[in-house]
Amino acid sequence: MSGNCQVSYEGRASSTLGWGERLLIIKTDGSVLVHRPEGYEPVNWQPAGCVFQVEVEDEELRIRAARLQPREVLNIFFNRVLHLSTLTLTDEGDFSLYVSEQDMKRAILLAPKLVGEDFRPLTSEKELGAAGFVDVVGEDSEGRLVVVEIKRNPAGREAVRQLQRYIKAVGMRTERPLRGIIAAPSLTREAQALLSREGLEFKPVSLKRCYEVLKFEKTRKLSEFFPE
Amino acid sequence: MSGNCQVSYEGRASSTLGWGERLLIIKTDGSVLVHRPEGYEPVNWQPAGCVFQVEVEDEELRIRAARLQPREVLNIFFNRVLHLSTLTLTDEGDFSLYVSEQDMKRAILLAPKLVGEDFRPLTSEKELGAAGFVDVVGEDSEGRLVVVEIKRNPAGREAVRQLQRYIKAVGMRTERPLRGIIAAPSLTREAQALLSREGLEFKPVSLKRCYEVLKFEKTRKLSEFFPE
DNA sequence: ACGTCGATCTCGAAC
DNA sequence: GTTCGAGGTCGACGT
Repeated sequence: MSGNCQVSYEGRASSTLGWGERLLIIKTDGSVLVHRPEGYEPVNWQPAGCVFQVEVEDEELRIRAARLQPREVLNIFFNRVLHLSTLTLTDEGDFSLYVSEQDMKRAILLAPKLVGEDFRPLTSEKELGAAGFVDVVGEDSEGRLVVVEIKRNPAGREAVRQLQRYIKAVGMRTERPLRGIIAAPSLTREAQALLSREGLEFKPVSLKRCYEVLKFEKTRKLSEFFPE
Repeated sequence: MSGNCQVSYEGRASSTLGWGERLLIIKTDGSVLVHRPEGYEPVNWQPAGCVFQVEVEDEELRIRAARLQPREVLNIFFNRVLHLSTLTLTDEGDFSLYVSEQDMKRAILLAPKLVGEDFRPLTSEKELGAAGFVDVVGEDSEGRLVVVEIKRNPAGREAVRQLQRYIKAVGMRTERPLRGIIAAPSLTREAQALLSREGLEFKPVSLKRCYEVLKFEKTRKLSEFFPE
């Protein structure tokens, strides 16, 4: 539905939007999107689960979309409707995204040599309480603990700081010598500087490589289900 | 535009989406949204600035939206079109969001007593280089430096850790006694524990209060322009 | 329910 | 140009 409208929001914050022509989308799950003629993001919205109220008053169409938890209300007033259509869409298509950060971790656990020839993973995820969650902890051939921070995108300073914190937190709990490795497709210049200053390491891990490892694992799994 | 389609994306990641009925939105700035019948977020999209290519092949309509920097491509194949409409929307309406974190800072600078009766702001923003940016630094009636970390939402542990870092960084540069205050609508349980353990403080600052301060300031400003 | 973290995050500002 | 932090972030997962 599109037309000339005015929007106000009250909830986690408050906002107002003056008169103008926009596209309004209301989905069957009770989510709402108000799109201006430009930009990827909706100017106003409401997540799924809204309760609606529609009424006409003073030659204006008012649509109210309210949500509890958190309590927030979106009000849309139309004084002219350019276009209206309702569709019932049936969509059973599968969506799949390849090589997320999660996938990288799985790939590294499946093929630890992605991180280093002598790397042996010990635990993965949620090991530390206070400082956060380490992606992977392992050890090398010299018995040193290896803390691995995985990034899907070129790792920046923030990744190094994260690794620092993890190293520090792990250091509190062990006497073993420590190594910190960032596993990512690449490293930004600044992160490189920080990294070497801190005595940490970088191991380039390409998405393609991960994809191949996972694909291989998938076919292996399948072949277990359908043995020759 | 809506219809039965199939989508594939290749770029920062890769994804495929099987056949199904969706809503496709193409905006004048070259942004693309593919919406499934449910959910707030588009299942596939492309930010503004795409180059398009449309062609019909084997009874299918193919829309290609490509973007450089980063290099990524979205391909949409329609085998049935349910609905198509093009609109030229003119939208000059002003959008304003009240009480952002920025607004909270402005409100606190305008009404320092929001942080404490004896709080006097000295500087705001970008004071520290290494550890980041402190929201506000001030002093109290006893001459202690007060570092204020502002959060718009209930402050969690991360806010406390941030404040810790700032305190530490400020401590390196001065001999004056220090106080650290988190100014936010509320504080999570865990953050509370961390906070008291670290000897830091919490000052509840409601969005509504900030809103009122800013509104007051606005009317004051206006009255200066239009004096009696 | 709350807290934490990733995201094809997007977006804007600062450097 | 890149980097960095905020977002009514959203959504997922774990507690």
